[in-house]
Amino acid sequence: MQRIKTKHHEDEAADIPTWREPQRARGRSRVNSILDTALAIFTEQGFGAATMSEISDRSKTSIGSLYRFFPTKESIADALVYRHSVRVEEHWKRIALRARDLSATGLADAFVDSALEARRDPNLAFVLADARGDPAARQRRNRLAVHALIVECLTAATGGEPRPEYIVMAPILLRLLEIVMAAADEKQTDDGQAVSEARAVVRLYLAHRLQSTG
Amino acid sequence: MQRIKTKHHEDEAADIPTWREPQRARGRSRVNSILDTALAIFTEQGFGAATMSEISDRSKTSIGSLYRFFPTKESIADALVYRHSVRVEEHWKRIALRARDLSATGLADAFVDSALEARRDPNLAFVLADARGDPAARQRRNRLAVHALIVECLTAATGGEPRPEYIVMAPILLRLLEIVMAAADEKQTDDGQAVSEARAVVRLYLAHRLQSTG
Amino acid sequence: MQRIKTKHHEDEAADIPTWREPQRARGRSRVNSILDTALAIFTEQGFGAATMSEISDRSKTSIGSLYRFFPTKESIADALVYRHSVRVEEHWKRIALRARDLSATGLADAFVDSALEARRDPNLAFVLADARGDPAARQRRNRLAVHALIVECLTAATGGEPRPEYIVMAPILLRLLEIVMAAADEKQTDDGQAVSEARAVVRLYLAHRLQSTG
Amino acid sequence: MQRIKTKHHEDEAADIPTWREPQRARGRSRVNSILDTALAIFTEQGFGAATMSEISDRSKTSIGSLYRFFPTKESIADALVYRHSVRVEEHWKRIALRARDLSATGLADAFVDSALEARRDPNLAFVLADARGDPAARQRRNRLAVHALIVECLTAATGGEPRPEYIVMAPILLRLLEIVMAAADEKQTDDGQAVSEARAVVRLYLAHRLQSTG
DNA sequence: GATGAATGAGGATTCATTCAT
DNA sequence: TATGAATGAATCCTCATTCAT
Repeated sequence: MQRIKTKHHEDEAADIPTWREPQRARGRSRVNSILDTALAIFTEQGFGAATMSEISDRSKTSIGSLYRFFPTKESIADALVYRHSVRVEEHWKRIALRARDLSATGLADAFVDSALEARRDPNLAFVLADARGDPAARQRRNRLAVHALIVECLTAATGGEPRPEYIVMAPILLRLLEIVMAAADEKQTDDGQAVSEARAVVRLYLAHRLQSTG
Repeated sequence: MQRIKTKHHEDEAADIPTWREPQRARGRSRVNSILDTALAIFTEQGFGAATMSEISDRSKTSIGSLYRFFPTKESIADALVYRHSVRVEEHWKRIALRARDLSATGLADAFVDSALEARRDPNLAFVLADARGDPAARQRRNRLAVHALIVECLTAATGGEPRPEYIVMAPILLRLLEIVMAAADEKQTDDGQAVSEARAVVRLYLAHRLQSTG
Repeated sequence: MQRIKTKHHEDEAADIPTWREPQRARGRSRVNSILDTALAIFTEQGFGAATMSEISDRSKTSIGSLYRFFPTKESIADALVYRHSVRVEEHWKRIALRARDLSATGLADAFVDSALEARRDPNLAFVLADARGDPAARQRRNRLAVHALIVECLTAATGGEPRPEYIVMAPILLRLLEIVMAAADEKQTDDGQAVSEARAVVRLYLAHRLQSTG
Repeated sequence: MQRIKTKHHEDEAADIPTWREPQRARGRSRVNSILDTALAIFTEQGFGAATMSEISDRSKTSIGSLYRFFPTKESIADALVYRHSVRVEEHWKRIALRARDLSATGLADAFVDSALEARRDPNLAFVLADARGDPAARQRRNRLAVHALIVECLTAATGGEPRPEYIVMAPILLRLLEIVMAAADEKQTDDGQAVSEARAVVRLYLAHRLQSTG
């Protein structure tokens, strides 16, 4: 009867049910397949229109078991956000490792390339539009975590000196990379021109900002 | 008995019911207040979670009348997209008029300022995430219309000579301006630094691109 | 504000609203066209599924005017039953006139032929299945009236002597004629054999009964 | 997940959902009690006026369970028609077994007696007047099946020789037996005279037809 | 008198969640 | 622990009827 990952907001009752981490490997993979299915269905139909029974059907989990892992539909959204945030954080940590002493253009390319590589996950904020309540807040917090990691990358690339303007740059950079991903989605239409243009913007921005502050 | 604004897709039956334009002035203002209410509720709760009865309650329209104007929840999304696209188009036409012979920086500022000014409407694409079916397609089409208008602005600003790269620039610029609007939403947190940084990116991009091609 | 055709049951409040007889010729024909339309729609969709607005649309009567003539949907059923009963009664009166001194077979044929001739009206009892409350009762009363007229026919045909068994024969004969009409509906399938067989039954019955009692 | 009794018309998509057969005994009896309740309500109020919630209330089935078994109101009509057709067919098969070498009058009485005995089920065609779509078609098909069984009875009674006229007689006989049942409903009024008269017609018809062809 | 917009009670249906097996 | 039948609140939507114009 262990509940983990309970939320800790200042503004929320602490006992809102969240998902339950399975003990055994089989459970772990079951949970992941549920999350994959749920993400697919949320993406297709939106959070509000998705039904627990379709998630249970398509993930081949009986509705009873589904509810054992995820006591509410919102809890699936929560778990999805959490899983995503973990992946994203790992992703940025990996970049941070490689960022040391990269040139501005090199760093821009590192950012863009890994954005392109990571693109397969749909935009969760978008997909979970109406998972009422917290996912939104949670997403915001995740964003902050990512900002910190971007600051870390910038710091690493410029020789370890953290500069205050990096804090302003981080959200902008993150959004620029979202443009890159959106551009990649249109690749089929314009044969990659959009992506190169987006990449050019990132390069331009970093070149300009890192030089002018260096 | 009059149905207007029926969709015209190549790939869809032409008679999907959309919303009905009211005959009288009273109806017109009623429709607008419904749309405002619906937009608020969609924004708060997401399209899927919003209910027709809450829309009817909060807009003080009887549920029957609501359904007279908007026979389905989707039709409200459609109307919202349409209304938004009209406003956006007017907005860009106004900019295009002022764009003649503006410097790169001047044009950037014109873009940014009117983006900030227009910001009050939430991002419809986001809000209507799961209004199934066409709103998505429709949004895409609207985007194309806006791209054309941006190309027009760029053309006007650079002395009337249309250049092929403007077509690649338009979607990027539009997204950069979305960053500006998102930054403005965070004004309370960072006292406007995000907005200036975003503005700087737009200036940088236009300065770079218009120079290097001129 | 004159209301006519108000019901007079022992078991019902006397002021249930029924239909209103129009004063002018134009109104009269309007009412008839409404009734024709309503009958068609009731036949197609059943009383319960029929809607006042479809009746108003297809009869080209504004919904307001429709309600001026028929204050409830039930009142249309009532009027239909009434109109039908008048027609049926006239029909049987005509037969009664011709019945004098007809042979048993001749009378049978007269019955059958006029049943076939009158067949165009759908079976109201069937069509109005769920016009709650009175139409059913009313239909039963109409049936009794028709029974009386059949008795009259039988009496006339056998020289004016009323016989008690005619009262038993009447409902049977009426139902036999309904078989004739049903058989006629299947004409397309069996090329009229069903009708001749049904006619044979009527002849057989009358021949048997009128002989054996004469 | 198992769907049975799916319709098989030539002119219809084959996967229109009909009712679902329950797995367990408890469900089976539940379904039957739903059908009994529904039949009562349809009879009282007509198909169109009947409501799912009244069916659920009076059969003490929660509305959700009702919908698990019968996903639409029409599906209840379908199931009712099906159950009725099964019963009717069994009924006629039983008669066919007893029909061997019965006299014309004996056969007539066998027909009449079992019609009287089976009378409890209301006339479904009438009750389901406006269950749109197939129940009508289905009823017609059931009728044909019964015709075949009547032909079998006639054949058995006349020594096993099938005669072409039996095919014409069958629908007439079926309708005559419906008269018998209708007459039985009026027993309270006329103390059974109507039934005897109806029986007499059946006897007369069979005596006449079987003799004249034998 | 005619019109059709407005009303809201009421109906069919869905689906998150529970719980007996 | 796993299953899926059962539950009923809540949703979308319709339509008979009224009433302002």
